[in-house]
Amino acid sequence: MKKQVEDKKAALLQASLKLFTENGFHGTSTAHISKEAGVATGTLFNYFPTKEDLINALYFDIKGKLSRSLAKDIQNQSTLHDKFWKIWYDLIEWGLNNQEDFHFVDQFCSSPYISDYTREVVMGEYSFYHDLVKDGIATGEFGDYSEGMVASIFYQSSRTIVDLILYSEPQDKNKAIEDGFAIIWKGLTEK
Amino acid sequence: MKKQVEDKKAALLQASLKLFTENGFHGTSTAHISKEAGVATGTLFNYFPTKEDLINALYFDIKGKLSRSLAKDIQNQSTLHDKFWKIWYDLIEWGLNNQEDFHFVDQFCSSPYISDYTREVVMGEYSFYHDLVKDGIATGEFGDYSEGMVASIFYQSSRTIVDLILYSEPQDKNKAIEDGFAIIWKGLTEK
DNA sequence: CCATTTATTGACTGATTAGTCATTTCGATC
DNA sequence: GATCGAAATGACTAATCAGTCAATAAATGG
Repeated sequence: MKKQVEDKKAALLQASLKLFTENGFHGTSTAHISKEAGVATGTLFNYFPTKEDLINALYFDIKGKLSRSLAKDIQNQSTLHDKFWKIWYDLIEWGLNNQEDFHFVDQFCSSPYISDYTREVVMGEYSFYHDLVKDGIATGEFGDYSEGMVASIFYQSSRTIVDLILYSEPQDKNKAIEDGFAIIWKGLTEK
Repeated sequence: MKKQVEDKKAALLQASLKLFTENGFHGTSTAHISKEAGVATGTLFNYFPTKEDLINALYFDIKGKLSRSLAKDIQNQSTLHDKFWKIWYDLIEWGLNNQEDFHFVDQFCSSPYISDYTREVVMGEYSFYHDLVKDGIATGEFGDYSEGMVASIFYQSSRTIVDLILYSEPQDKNKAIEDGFAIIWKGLTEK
């Protein structure tokens, strides 16, 4: 009866994702999650002993999926420019195609209910990104900006573009992605 | 007895700000707010008929204070570069010196409990900023980037720098502010 | 100092909360 | 089809929730 187990666990995660992003952590009751997932209130606690375990599992799953999707095929890109362009494009496409995941990360990335342990494990999955940033600084391509500066500006700007496309100008999607990258890449690399 | 009134109202707003940013909207009970403010539970509802009125008042006050602080003396700056530099610097200094306000805006800028009316009124206070962006585009200084693109990238990047200084490298504060501006300004203006 | 208004109080309410647990249902194996 | 362990259930609990309101206190004006 493995199949059933996965079904209900996945349904609970999906319901939580929807309700947490809509109403926040405290704004979502476990009863509501159970109902949305189509299971009894007690069943939720068979899979996730506490409400916090649920939000940690979501954070772990979503950030993990994203990191694997970003890391894939990166080594096939020859130049640093192409690698960062691929990450930029994939980040934004992921945000646009997985809006619930995107908004969940936005809302809960600094939530006190995500444990330090979850955060550390997830952080480790992004070392490939930080290594790329370090490379760019070591080769002089990124001037003398600090690693944190480059990593944060690049990542946060990609999220800005997703919001921009979602809420302001969905018609110019590709131009917005390209313009955004042009701005940030120019800023980071031009002397 | 006007004095007393202002005292308690201000105390309630201050307590709400602290608790909302720490524990979220639903994570903060009205009883907890009253206690923190040093008033009875009933008193809270004399000033703010509902919990949502409280968060709307906070949003209105904080964003209003910020807009007035940013708009001040902008016309004394002669070039577009200097105007944007002043806004950049003031935004970041405001974030660093008013961390609770900063995190409140971060957390609740897209909260469903902030009414459309509050949002509209507040938005109107930032027209000076959007006019500056329009100027830069009209004069060709910002290339052919869209207004939304320039306004969002600039504003969000300033917030990124605040986070960076607060959580990564507080020692290099001024370099971080200057480097961040250099990156964004180069990206926006260089052809 | 009285009268009237206005601000403050906290016990109270009905609804809702996260989490429990005794019971029932299910699915596999013989 | 009998047996057994795991999975699912929902009524239940003690705590907490936003908001009310009748009673009290304080301030104001005459």
